Amino acid sequence: MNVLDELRNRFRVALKKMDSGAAELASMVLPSQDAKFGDYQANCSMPLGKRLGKPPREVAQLLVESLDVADICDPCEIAGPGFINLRLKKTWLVEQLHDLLGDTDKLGIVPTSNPRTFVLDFSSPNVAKPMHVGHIRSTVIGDALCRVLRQLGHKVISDNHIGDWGTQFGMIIYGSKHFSDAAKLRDDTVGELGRLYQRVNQLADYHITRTKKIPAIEQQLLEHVARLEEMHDTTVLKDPKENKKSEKRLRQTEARLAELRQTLDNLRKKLVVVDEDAELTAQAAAHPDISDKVLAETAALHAGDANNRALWERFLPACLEEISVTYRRLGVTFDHALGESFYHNRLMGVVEKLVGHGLIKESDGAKCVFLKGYSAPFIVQKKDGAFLYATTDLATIDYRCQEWSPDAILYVVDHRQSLHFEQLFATARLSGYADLELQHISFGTVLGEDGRPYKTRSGTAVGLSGLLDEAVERALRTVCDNDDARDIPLLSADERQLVAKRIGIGAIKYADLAHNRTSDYVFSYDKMLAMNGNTAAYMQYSYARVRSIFSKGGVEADALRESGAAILIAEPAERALALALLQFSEALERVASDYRPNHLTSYLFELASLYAVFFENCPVLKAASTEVRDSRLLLCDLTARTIAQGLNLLGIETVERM
RNA sequence: GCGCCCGUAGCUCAGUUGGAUAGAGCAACGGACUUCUAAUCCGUAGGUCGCAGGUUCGAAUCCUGCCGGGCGUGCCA
Repeated sequence: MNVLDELRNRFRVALKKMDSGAAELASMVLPSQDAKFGDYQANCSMPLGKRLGKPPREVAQLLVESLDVADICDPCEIAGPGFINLRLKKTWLVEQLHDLLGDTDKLGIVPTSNPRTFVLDFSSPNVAKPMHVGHIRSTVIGDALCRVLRQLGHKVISDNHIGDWGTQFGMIIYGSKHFSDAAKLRDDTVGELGRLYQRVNQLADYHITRTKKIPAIEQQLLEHVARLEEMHDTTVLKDPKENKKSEKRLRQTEARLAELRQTLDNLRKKLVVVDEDAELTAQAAAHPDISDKVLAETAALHAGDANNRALWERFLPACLEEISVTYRRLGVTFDHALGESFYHNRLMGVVEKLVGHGLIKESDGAKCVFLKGYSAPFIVQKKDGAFLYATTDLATIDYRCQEWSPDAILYVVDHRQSLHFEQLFATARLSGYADLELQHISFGTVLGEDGRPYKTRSGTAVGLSGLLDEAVERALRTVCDNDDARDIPLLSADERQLVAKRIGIGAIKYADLAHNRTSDYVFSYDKMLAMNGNTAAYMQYSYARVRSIFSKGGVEADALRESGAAILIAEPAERALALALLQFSEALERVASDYRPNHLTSYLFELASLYAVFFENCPVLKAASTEVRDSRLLLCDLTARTIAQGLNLLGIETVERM
């Protein structure tokens, strides 16, 4: 039962009676923000009053009179300018909870009346290149949305659009031809390919840093210094407004200058690493044009060179295996992983199709789609004939539509690519996909505690597996400390490992999901692993605490449910908990309606908080009577299952004891 | 220059799409373990929702203009 939907349905009927066009105002029935205003509130009297030209309180009165909710709610109250406050009847609340008890895995989640087919495009790592912190959000948010939409009854096809056809692959091909150890490549392909990528990348970066990056930065530095001097000379303007502006520019230039110096410093340090290593220095000297060669290898692969193609086929499985290790740790799966290479021979067709629609214009030798409202064109073929990711993305839409006929395709990709997606979607619509929902599920950057994008000290991206290691390691320390502090430790060594793993991985996922995806967020082990507040560890602890009541009391939850024991609600804490338990499906609806998993974490945190109040105020095993004890056990059981299922939908596992 | 996003407690963040007195967690202060996991809970204090206008019964939320920040911006992805 979705209470909110039910109430809205009742209001819709009443609203229609009052004004034929007013049915849509039913959406103004919402959960109350404050318990003193009841459980739900209807805010529609004010707009309706305006519509009918009557005072809102009078309209509210009429609405209440024609409203049929007597079976669900206590008599409605009208408050303030015309709010209608609704409080669920205790008997009805209890009835609904009993329905939940029988509904073991769904917990009151009603399948949507409008099932849709979604394609979810998320994670999208590059092969041959280790996954890093930047992949967390896409992977975790995408996976959570996938699970929630499925739970609500939608058909979801997850597709990992892997980068398996780009320059990184050219790097390992080049590496295998020049730096490879045949025995290692045979015995430990994954490890050796990782080493090759790293080496080639390092050498290429060395030359580029030396010949391009550093001179460019030095040039910029000079320009900024010159500009600063010029500014100092001209800041004595009379106009205060102009003065302010130039002061601002001065500050910005100074800040930029400091940043440039820092960058330059880091770049020089990178050079030193190579210069101080004899083997690296020799290799750098032996491969001065390594970047061009890598591009040539990539181009040869694309052109169908038999040798490179064979290497690609030989190496790809190992690369995919490497990636899947991370997915196994994260517990993330995909229905498909059709990478860029899959679309390789469909790209020409994309351009031809666009030409057929009359959308292509040539500009400076490149084939472009010029879109209304955008100054930059959407380029689908470069002047040298090569295709771009715009082309691949269009081919992917074609394929997905042919194969799966989705109602919607969601791309879980960071916000910096929003322009690309706007143009992609606009182009797709012009080329025949007017009814398809195309959504960029964008998200912000993961920042370090300094507020800058989260990087290692040397300025490279933080590796994902190391990140997971550290979270698990920290969790293990806490688990051990706490368990050792007990009179009798609760956990075996194996169990401690398992608990640490679930807490550590859960912490990273939860921290990510609990933030509104559109904003940047600060990555902090201490915060995400905290036992207080809206964290995975707190939720997992809440779950374990509930479960321990069952083990302590020797109660088997399934047997209790089947025993026909009744839920009785007397204490305010019991009522508040009961109401929250009934609202699980509303939380999931909120997640689905704008693709924001943080609505579910908020709900779970609130549920756990209400349970904590219940736990403090309502003894369970030591309740005054068996009836109350059984009733409270049933509430505990529902709480445990709701938390577990909620976390499960976020891709987070629970433990029975911790 | 143009485009998109952001600015909420000392810090990290929510805020159900325009609803009632703006909420959490951390940090600070004060309480609660012979009682189901104290890895916890309860209480106190903390706000010009960047600033100024506007829209209306009602604005953190919508519109305009400023201030401050991030990102993007024709042949990478």
